Amino acid sequence: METIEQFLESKNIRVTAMRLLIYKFLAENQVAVTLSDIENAFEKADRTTLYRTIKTFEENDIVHQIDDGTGITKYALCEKGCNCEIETDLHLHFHCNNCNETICLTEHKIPQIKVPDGFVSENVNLVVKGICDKCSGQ
Amino acid sequence: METIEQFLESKNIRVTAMRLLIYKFLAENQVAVTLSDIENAFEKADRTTLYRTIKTFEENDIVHQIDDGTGITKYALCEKGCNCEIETDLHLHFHCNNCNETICLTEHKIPQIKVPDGFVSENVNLVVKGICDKCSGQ
DNA sequence: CAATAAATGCACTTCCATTGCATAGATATT
DNA sequence: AATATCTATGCAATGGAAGTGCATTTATTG
Repeated sequence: METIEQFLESKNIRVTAMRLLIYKFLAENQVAVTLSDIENAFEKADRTTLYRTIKTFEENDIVHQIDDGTGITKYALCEKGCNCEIETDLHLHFHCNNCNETICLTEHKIPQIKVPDGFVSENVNLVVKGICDKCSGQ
Repeated sequence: METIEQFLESKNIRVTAMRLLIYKFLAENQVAVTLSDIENAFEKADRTTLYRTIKTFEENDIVHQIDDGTGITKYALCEKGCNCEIETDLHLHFHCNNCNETICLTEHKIPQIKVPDGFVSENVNLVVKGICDKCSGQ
């Protein structure tokens, strides 16, 4: 079992205390978080550092962006089954209109999207909005 | 054949010169436009007016928002087959990574998206990115 | 024509994303 | 181990887009 340090290094990301903390924060959160969420969790750290850390994670394919239509970019750790680096990857995300959380449904299979002749599909972003399992169960 | 004036009135939108111009601009553009696009087209008009006009159009269901993942809200006239007011409506939009245009593929049918147990789907936003027919034909 | 209501324009605010530059910290080189 | 070099971090500032309050103009109604 590899440590977080080893994992980051395997992705060509230098290990720093800050990066370890942010990685752990992302790992603890099943939901996609905004930069502000991270900012609130690490009040001592500068916003720019958090921003650039996320960018670094993104460039090295351990984090992906989620655009759930709220207008605020969210981020989540890539999990197995989430092959962001593959262009044809289909991101399925669910945004709960009740609790406002956005979660990745990576394990959920989606039918192939066909586009009209002449169009070349490189990337598909699918956001379903509604009520999540936690909120609907109440 | 009803005029634009009659159409707007049928949607409970008061007819003004500005609104007619903006409506015509949207009708001329097959692609989804940003507020800045409209702003550039009507430099004499105030941005707030354009903003509120679009909001009015939106509230009266003749324009719908498109979130194509560029982070900037885009707008397009609803066409027949685009039933925005129906919650289960599926918006399919195509964003060209080459010419940066976003178009509505309203006539294009999409398979039903199923969500896991416990989740309630109210709205689906699907954005396909790639190369559009115009750009791929070159 | 006067009274009322809606639309427009101006100024301002807020929020998020992003960048430049200086400094602190880590890594490599001698 | 000391120094040079490169990266990460922090601070300050900018820019873009969305949104709001208020005054003024324009349209509608009695």
